[in-house]
Amino acid sequence: MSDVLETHPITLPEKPALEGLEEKWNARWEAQGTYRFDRTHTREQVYSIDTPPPTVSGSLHVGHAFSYTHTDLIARFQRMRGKAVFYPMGWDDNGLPTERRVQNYYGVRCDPSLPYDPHFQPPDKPGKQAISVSRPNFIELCNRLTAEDEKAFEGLWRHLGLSVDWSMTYATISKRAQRISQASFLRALTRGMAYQLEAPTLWDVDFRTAVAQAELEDREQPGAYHRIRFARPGGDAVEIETTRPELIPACVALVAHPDDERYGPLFGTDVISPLFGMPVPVLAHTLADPEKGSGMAMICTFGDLTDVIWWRELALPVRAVIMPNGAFRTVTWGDKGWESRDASRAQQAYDQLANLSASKARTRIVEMLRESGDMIGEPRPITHPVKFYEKGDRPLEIITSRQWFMKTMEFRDALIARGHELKWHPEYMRHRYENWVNGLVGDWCISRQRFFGVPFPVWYPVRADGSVDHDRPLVPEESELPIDPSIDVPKGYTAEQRDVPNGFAGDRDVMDTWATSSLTPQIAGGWLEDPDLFARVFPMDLRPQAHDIIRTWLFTTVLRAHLEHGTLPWANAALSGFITDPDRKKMSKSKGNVVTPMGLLQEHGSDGVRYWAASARPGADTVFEPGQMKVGRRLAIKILNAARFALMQAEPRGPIVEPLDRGMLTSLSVLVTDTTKDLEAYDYSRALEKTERFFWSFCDDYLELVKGRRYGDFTPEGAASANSAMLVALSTMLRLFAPFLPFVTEEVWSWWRPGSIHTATWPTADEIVASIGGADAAAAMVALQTQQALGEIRRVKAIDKRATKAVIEHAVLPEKFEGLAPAANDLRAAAHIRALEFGEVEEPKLIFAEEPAAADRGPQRANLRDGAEEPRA
RNA sequence: GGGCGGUUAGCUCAGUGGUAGAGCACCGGCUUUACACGCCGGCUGUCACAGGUUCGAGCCCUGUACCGCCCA
Repeated sequence: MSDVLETHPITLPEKPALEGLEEKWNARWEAQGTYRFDRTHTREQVYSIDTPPPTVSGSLHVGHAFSYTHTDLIARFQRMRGKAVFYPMGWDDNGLPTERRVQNYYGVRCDPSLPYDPHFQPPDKPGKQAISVSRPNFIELCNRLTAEDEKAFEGLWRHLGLSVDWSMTYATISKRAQRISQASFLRALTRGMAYQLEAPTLWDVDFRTAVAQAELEDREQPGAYHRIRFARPGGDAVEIETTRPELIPACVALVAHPDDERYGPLFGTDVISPLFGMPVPVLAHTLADPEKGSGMAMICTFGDLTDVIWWRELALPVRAVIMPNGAFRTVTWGDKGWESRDASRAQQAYDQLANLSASKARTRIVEMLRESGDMIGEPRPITHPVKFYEKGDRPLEIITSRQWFMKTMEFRDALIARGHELKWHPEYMRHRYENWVNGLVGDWCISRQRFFGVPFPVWYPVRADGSVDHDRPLVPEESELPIDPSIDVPKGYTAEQRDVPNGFAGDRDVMDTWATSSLTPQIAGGWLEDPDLFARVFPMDLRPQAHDIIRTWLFTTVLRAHLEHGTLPWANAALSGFITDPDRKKMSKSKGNVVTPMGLLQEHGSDGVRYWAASARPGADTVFEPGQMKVGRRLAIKILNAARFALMQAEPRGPIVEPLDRGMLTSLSVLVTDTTKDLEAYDYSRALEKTERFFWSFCDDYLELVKGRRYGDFTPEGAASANSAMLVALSTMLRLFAPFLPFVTEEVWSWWRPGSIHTATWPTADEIVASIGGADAAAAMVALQTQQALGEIRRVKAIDKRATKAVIEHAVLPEKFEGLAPAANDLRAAAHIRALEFGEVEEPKLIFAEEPAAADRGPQRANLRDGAEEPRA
């Protein structure tokens, strides 16, 4: 900064404009490596950011531009503060959204039983019938399409001005990511943190895959309570109420609260299920709600998550009727586990349900119950929350299957403690996290019966009888990773032994996408492959993300780092809000109210869009408002013009001696201190607001007051003071704006300063104060009073409907403004006042001259304005 | 049902115990030698409601209502 006042060549454009700045500067930043991470720095000198990679499953919307801008503001601030900023971008191309997009885009369907066809080409247009392709072919298509999508995404991010180091870009389906994901899994397996279990699991019958608690959502659905009679040998029937009568064949017990006096005598006795004649016990459990229905509930395997709890805690048998595709399986009544007082009647009834979906089976069984007289009254319609997979269309079922789990329950306390260790911005977001951790009901199911994902790096021995021995998994060495057990062969076996007795079988599942996405700090930081890099960036400084993915992304990432490294993955979490439409509804693809960002960037300029994003308080949901983008664009234009004014005649220069100049710079030094604190606390919107307010007042008041002196109306020393002060102020304000408006600030910086503003040093109060030889509080008072007096005079003029340039022959200002006397010449020049005095008046008393201001201009000024444009005719 | 956030000008929002603010919109004025994509000015309030603490509350406390998000 010390050289700001030295003579640099100044090159001003004819007519400054914002158009084209994005292309111009992106090209130079790329060519000059402006945002390249410098890995020679130590951990203390590094600021590392773990950006959640966006899903490349279609188009971005303006919410992405919003929250990624917030990250970039911090990145740019830290870079200017001298940190080596580690800011890579990734693509989360792994997983179901990509599968769905590929299916629709190419009109294909994955059939894992088919062999690989090396010559397969998808049709130009998807046909009516989906073409079945092998899993390797399907994955090739996934890779092909995501590669195209990623190009488009990168282009958009660059246009927005994200200061990402694009040389470090990663993808969650890449070999690197797979290697890290598999290695982390194997390490967890070795330490007993990962395990597999045949257990009831939440299941989507359309996608035919298990899903985790984090992927659930409740949806209000119409349903009905059916009051059903269970016969009791030698006694009155027992009535239960259920919303899922179709599960009566899967009933394993009835249950009531242990304190429910109505049922006390029944506990321990058997009742007989209607239609199927199956004896089931009546049991007691505190989770049964006496207020609900008759107080007696039916336990099925499995109707809902409470059934799972009852089944586990009451040690009940499994009697499953729903298959992975959602249809009722066939059952032979009378067989073991399917005992019936009347097996042929049970069979006759059940055969009418077999192969039906749950909803069709419900309709059918209600008819049968009506006929048999086991349903009391009519179904009572209700609306109730039903669990869905967040991407699914039909209610989840609970199906027993073999799945891999990651332990979470036993670490709940430790994870809460990690939540306290993490610094949240804003602080209250921690509650979301704690709420989630406290509400966990089971370990994390990480198996997915899907195709485009990271496979489990595991095989199993096949016994002599052809059955698979899941209890003795075969695992590869870490150095062999990544592997695909459907292609690769475990040590000690040959390819011919796949799926044959005494051979081996590969695990067919892939991992939950979060099992890989939760490792982005490790993937980006080069864990296991670049220990030197990893030590310089991990644990990272910042995880920026939106608050809706605290339960998924933030939580799982904290979990993995805790299990693998015994640390937090990052020191800070900065949460962005949502973008809502004008009706305050969350903007999302499924609601169809999304706005895509490219048009906005072109219309308002990237700086304009960034201004809108940066204006939003951290964490606050924000209305999509192009009006704010227009304001940002105007601010950028104002910066161009104000800079042009400051630089168009930047000679002579000299000591900053005028009180107005010294006062302005003293105030500016306070602004720098304040906004630096704000940014350190991740409060970018506050910093922007303060900088903007200062800048606008600088333009409208300070520049107007100083204009005459600067043009040489007084002394050369006065002009030199003004010029030098303007340069210091411009250099400072440009840098304060640089994180927010990277394009316009870089443009202006390039007119007269060397290098990129984005690698320039963040301004300090000290450097500004040094330019005036020490803070000057007295001058700050002079400047403030002068500014206020100018405002008063303007007000009186406006009310009096006088022209701005109307000359005031004689002005009397209230005595409270006497302090401005040292800057009286500046005020007189700006307000066109010939004689100025102070007196006992409430508001300025102005006597106007007859002649227009033009006549008041000295001829000498024109000589000092060489090179400036002629005034308009 | 639980958790969290919000409710301030027509709109979008700031306001961190001491005289209610900004931008936009609206109205009036200014063809000012950086910028008309500009400048100056004006209008605009039951700070959701009810209690309480305090010399003093938009701000702190209690409760209520409504909106939103997250979770059941």
